[in-house]
Amino acid sequence: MGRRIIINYSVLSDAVGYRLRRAQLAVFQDFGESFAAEGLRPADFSVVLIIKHNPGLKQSEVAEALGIQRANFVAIVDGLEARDLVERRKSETDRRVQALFLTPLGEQFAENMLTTWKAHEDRMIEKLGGPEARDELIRLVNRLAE
Amino acid sequence: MGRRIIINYSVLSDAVGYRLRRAQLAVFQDFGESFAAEGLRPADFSVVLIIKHNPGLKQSEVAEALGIQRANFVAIVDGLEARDLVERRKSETDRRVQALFLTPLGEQFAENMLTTWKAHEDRMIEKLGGPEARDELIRLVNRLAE
DNA sequence: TCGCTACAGTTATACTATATAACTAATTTG
DNA sequence: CAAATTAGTTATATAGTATAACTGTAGCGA
Repeated sequence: MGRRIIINYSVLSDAVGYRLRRAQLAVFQDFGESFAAEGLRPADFSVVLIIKHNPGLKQSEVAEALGIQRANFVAIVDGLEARDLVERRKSETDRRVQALFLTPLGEQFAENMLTTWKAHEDRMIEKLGGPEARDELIRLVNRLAE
Repeated sequence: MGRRIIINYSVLSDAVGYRLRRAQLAVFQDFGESFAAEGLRPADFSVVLIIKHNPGLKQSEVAEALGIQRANFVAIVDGLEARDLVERRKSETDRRVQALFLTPLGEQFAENMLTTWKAHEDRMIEKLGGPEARDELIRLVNRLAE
């Protein structure tokens, strides 16, 4: 049997990076379980959301807004396009540019996606101790991310 | 030139997972820059720290304490052993077990490591707005990580 | 004691995320 | 117009993480 061990975590106990990382993994874990059926990853979620609220943006603009390298963004859009959620439309005025839009199916998908997400987010808020605690957390982590 | 674009981030603006992720990346970025010379990754840091404060733990115990799978932990210890920072000692009473210790060089390294880490952590605390803000953040993220 | 089971560490492997360089096609600029 | 720049793409490399299977060792019950 495993010994009953008490571990001294030293500065890890309240190291910002370490605790932030563990928390983020827990939140993404819950996110992943929430969207397991849809096979939707956090990046996919954010991309659909940005396109829904900013139709017609260029690929590179969406990528940059989310901090995703444009090279890595290609496969993400490929995946969403293959699922008929997102559409690339070549710009008339600049034929290098791919403007991004949700398809009708994508719009519908986004609605359900947001419902699922809301349930996930509500669990996180409950864990935190309510909306005020959530607001306080967001305020604090935003300072870290500049 | 890139158009001047205002992006609607919708619920991403205060989504716990998204903001937590961005903040964690920023913190790890600073950590990485702090330890670029030593080539020390966050995982290495935490392993050295745990061994320093809990000498003689089994590999699997250190791995579990840090949420690292034992299979992936092997390469981490290999690396630290190759740098003569950590020593595997076969247990006398159970020859399957590798007990972990810092070498004398490892002890010395840990001291310098903690000095570097402290500077990094102080930057994070300053960004947050002081030690109280840090404490509040730790309190909140700990709730998310259970 | 023998044989089964469990365990520690390891190896191999795969998948995801991320980063960089180089390429194509189109556009802009000197 | 030629050169430089830009958008998107492809190829590739690395890091992190996850699982299965293997080796050697220990413990346990018949």
